[in-house]
Amino acid sequence: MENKPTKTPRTVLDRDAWIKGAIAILAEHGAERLRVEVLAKRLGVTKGSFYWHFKDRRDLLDAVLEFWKEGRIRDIRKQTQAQPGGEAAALLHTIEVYASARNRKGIAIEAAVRDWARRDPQAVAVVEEVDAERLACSCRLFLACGIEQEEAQARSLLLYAYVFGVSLMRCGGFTSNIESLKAWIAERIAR
Amino acid sequence: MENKPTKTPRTVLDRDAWIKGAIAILAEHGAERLRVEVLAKRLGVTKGSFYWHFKDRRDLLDAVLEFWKEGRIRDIRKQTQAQPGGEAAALLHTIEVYASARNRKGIAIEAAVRDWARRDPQAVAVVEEVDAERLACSCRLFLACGIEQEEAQARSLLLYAYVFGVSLMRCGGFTSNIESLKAWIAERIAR
DNA sequence: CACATTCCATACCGTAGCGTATGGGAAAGC
DNA sequence: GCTTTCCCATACGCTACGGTATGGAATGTG
Repeated sequence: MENKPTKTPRTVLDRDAWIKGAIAILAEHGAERLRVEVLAKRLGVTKGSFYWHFKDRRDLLDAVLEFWKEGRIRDIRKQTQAQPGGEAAALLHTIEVYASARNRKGIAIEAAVRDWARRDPQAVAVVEEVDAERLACSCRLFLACGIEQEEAQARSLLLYAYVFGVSLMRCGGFTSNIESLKAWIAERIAR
Repeated sequence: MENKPTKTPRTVLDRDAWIKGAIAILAEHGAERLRVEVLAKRLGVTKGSFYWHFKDRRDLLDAVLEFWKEGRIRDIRKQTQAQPGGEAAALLHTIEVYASARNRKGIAIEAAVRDWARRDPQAVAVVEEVDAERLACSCRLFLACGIEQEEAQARSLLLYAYVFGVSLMRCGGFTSNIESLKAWIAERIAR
């Protein structure tokens, strides 16, 4: 008479599963509302599990930052590697990728981490590292395009400030041809 | 023997005092951590007072959004009004004001509201209104400089995306001459 | 089979915070 | 002086959440 047809085979998680779940919540609700018990419930376990894998909530947050940092540095290096002669195209491609609305999840995480960095020193440090790497990568491309040092730095800063800024703006009702505006801007930054 | 030398004369607040206090906390800790009891303690009263002036926490949040919106719209109209012929200077001035690090408090509030808008529909609506007004104001300036419609729109978008983006970035270790980079960028956007 | 290890559930405590109910003091109106 | 109105204090219940203590089931190991 026992009726245990599909007895859930006891969920077993590792540290990485917790971190990835945490990043999902981070993207949706921000670091402030990344709570241990809520995350546990979403993963189908209780917090008894959590405190086996992590010392405390802070331990998870640090792991999330580290995970994000390494992913972003890997990604920017991949996006900005160019064939000789293809540097200008790589720049446009980078702008396109980072400012694109189809990168929704990534943008949400990015925004959450940057907001997080407004109060958390650890997050500040990570954001600084990522920003430095990104600026260096695109600066390299500008230099390869024959642009001199200082202008290359300025364009790099403009590039990232723009892509992050545009992801914050709500310019829905501004114009109908938003895409052609963005194309004009990309040209203005890259060339 | 009674020792009540400077008996505090019973603090009395109005709605505006609560809103301004709320905005201070908003700038420091974000909307998420804007709590009724914490705010009350900072204002030297208890929440018994709060619930006399406001229906609930949401009522306060809406009032904060409304207050912020009106202030921002007044400000952008003031910043972008120019003498005939002085439109280009007004543009540079606008960039300077909004991207300047000495506008710390305002930038913090701006960032907090934009982060807030990632989850709250009311905040989204307010940010959209403010952004629309700002884009319209600077677009007007570009048009007055003799730039055609579509390019004026694109430059306006670039302008605000840049100033908001740069306020998010941590480019401390990027270069020593950050100010000259920003000057180059301002020129690139405005001319 | 006996035992240790791994991973998670349960129960519990302490704190922060929202909202309400109620009372009380001060100032204004009569 | 008495009452009304305004504004705030106090006390309470409730929920969410962080962290700990402890037990228990599953799996590996001899």
